Amino acid sequence: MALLIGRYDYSLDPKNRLAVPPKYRETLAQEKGRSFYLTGGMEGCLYLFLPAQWEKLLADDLRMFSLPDKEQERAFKRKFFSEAVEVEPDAQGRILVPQYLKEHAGLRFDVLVQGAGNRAEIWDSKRWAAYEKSTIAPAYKKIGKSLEI
Amino acid sequence: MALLIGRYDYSLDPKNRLAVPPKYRETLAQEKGRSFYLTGGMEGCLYLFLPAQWEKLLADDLRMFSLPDKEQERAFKRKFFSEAVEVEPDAQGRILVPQYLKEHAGLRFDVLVQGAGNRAEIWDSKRWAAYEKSTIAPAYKKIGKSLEI
DNA sequence: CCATTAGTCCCCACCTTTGCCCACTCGATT
DNA sequence: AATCGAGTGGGCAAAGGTGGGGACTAATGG
Repeated sequence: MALLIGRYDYSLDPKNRLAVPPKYRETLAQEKGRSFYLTGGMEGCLYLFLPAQWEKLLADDLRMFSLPDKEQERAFKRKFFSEAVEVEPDAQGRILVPQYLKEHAGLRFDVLVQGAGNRAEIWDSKRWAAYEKSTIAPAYKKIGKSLEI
Repeated sequence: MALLIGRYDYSLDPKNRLAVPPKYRETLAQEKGRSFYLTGGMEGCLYLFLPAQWEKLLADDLRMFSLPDKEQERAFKRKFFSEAVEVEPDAQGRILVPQYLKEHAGLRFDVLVQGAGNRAEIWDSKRWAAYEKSTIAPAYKKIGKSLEI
C-alpha cells in the first residue's frame, strides 16, 4: 500500500481551497481514484486518506467501533462518519476544506500538509509548532531509550 | 452498500420542509429508489435511511432490535416503526418532516443533516452541540489514547 | 350536504454559494 | 532565454438552498 511522506507548506485561500502535493495526487491517479477522504484527526489536525487507505480503515477498524456500550459506539460513529468527507481535487489540484473541518483543525492561513504513513495530515502551522514543542520533543527524549531506531 | 458521510447545515422552513444533501439524493437515484425512510432515532435525532439500508434493517430485525427484556423490545419497536415514514424529495430535493418527528428531535430552525455510515441523521443544531459536548468529547478523551488513528 | 380550514403538493422565483475555468507569478530546468 | 510545473487568486456561469403562491385534498363543523 502506498506510503505518504514529506512535508509541504501551503496556504488556505479565501475560498477555503488547499493544495494537495503533486506526489499524493500522482499516487491517487495510480490507484485510479478520483477523490481523497478527509476527516477530523486526533490532536486537532485533519486526516487525508487515499481511497485504499480509507477502505482499509473501514474494514479493519470497524471493530474499533464495536463497543460493548452501544451508546458510546453511536457517539463514535457519529463523529467519525459525520466529519468525513469525500474531496476531489480541482484542475489545479486543490481540495475544498469544509467549514467545520477548518474549525476542527483551527486552520488560519499557513497550513502544513505532511505525510504520516498510511495517511497525510493537515495542520495549522502555529498549532503544529506548538504541538511539536509541547509533545513531540519531550516524547522523543523519553521514548528514545526503548526504541530500536 | 452505500456509505453516508459528511455534514450539512440546513434550515427547516415554515412548511416543515428540509433539504436533503444532493449527494444522498444521487445515491438514492443510483439505487433506483424514489424515497427515503425517516424515523425517530436515539439520543433525540432522526434517522434517514436509503431503501437498501432500510431493507437490511428489517432483515436484521432479530439482531438489531433484540433486548433481554422482551417487553421493552416490543415497546421500542412499536415506537420505531409507527414513527417511520416514507419520504420522497420534491423537485427542489426537500422532504417533509411530520410534526411528531419534528417534536421527537426538537427541531427548531437550524438543522444538521449528517452521515452516520449506514444511515443519515437529522439533528437540531443546538441539541447536537450539546450532545457533542456532553457525550462525544468525553468519550474521545477516554478512548483517544488507545485509538490507532 | 355544503362550507370552511388545515395540510400537502406542485410550481415558480430569488439569491447566495459553489465549482469550473482562466490567468498570473515564481522558481527550476533545459 | 524560454519553457514547464506548481502555487495562488479571481471571474463567471451553474447549482443549490430557501421562500411563497395557488390548486387540490381531506378532515371538521355547521
